[in-house]
Amino acid sequence: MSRDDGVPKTPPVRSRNPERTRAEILSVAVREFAEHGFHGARVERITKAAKCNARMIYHYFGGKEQLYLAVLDSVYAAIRNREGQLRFGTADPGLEARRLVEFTFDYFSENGDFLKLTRNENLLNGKYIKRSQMIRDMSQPFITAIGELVERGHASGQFARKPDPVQLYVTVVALSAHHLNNAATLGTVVGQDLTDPAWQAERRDHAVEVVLTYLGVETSE
Amino acid sequence: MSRDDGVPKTPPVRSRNPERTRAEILSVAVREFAEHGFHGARVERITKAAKCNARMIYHYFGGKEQLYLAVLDSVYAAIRNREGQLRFGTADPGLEARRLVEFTFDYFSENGDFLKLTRNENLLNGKYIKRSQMIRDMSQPFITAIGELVERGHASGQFARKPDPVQLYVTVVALSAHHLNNAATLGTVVGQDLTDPAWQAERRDHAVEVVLTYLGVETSE
DNA sequence: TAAATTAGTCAAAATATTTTTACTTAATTT
DNA sequence: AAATTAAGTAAAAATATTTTGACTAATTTA
Repeated sequence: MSRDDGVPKTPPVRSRNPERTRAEILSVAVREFAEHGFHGARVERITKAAKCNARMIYHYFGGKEQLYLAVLDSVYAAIRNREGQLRFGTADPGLEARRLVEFTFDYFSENGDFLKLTRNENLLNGKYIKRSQMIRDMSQPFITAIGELVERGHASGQFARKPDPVQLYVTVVALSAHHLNNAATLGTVVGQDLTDPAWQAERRDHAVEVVLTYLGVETSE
Repeated sequence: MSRDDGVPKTPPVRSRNPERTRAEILSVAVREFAEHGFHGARVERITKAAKCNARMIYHYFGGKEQLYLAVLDSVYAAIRNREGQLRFGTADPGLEARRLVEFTFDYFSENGDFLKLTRNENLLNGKYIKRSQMIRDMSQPFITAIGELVERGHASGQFARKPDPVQLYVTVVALSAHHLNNAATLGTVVGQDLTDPAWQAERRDHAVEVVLTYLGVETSE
């Protein structure tokens, strides 16, 4: 048998890669905080999934709180970035209104972590989002764009109503998000599986119809 | 001066009142779980607010989890009870549709803990609500009543559309709840205070208008 | 290439949180 | 009114969770 008294087991050869490690921690943390919320999230689970040591979280981010903050910033940057690509102002207002609903609906549907993170952040009363000036600034343009869309649609006579842009935006988001945010409780209450893709497809049509009907836009039959 | 060496300080005279203590713990726990969620809730804070000892939670409920379960059941029983008082089926369908939106909107607005608790329960993926057969059973009748309302409204020609009752219900709830559930993040994004009563009054009108317009009911101007 | 820096490991300390044990006494029952 | 039961207290044990200290080695820089 081999003897290696005094000699501790060979330390595994580690490749060093700061960017990769940092990015990996952040990406894993998005999932962990989305899935369990701030209080439910476990530092240990993050390190295991990121195949690194707890010490690294303190090394790269400073602690659990700061990591959470970095996570928030990163997901808001992602959605605002995609919204920016919509480039409203050129096409038919009725079509653009439809695109607004469809984009919002699909983004939430495809990027589940975003809603889960905001749901938790609201549980915390916005404790952390309030600290982020960046998020505030990034969001301004989109609301403005919706205001201009309403303006154009109404001026052209295509929209029967001229709602407050913020109310319209909140409605679009509500119709696109509530069934995802509350799939578990609502699903139990109505006795249906709201996570079923078929259910969600039906929901999408419904959301579009509600918004376009409200605006008074002809929904092509 | 009085001497009482060896004698530990006089234990305060306690009145005993099982019902009151149990009820007090439950009521305080509703607030605590609503405010902080399951993981964020602290047994110690509950005992302090209920002016009792941690031991009592184990005595009356069995533990933190069982207490949370009791809290869930109690708030669902409360809302289903109030809904039952709506007694649909007698008045004008257009008016009843309006009453449905207004009731839902107002209930959420006035009973903040309900939405906060469901928000957290959804964060936990419905782990606990799924265990409660009672909640499932209580909810059935209300969905049925909405189905009948749609049926009547459509048959009488008053509703232009005949939407799926579940979709309609989810929409009503979404329009009534989303701005409350997400006041912190949405408020930051749109740069307005969604908790302001004036804002919420505007929201109420908007929600009613969206739903009635969708149904094709004349909204009296 | 020697020195400095930074990525990374391991284990334990510090903290926070829930749960239980052991006990006291008020209320209820026999 | 003695015996029993249940409400209540205090304190500490058990557990869970985050954070830090002390160290090792890979990479970069002078």
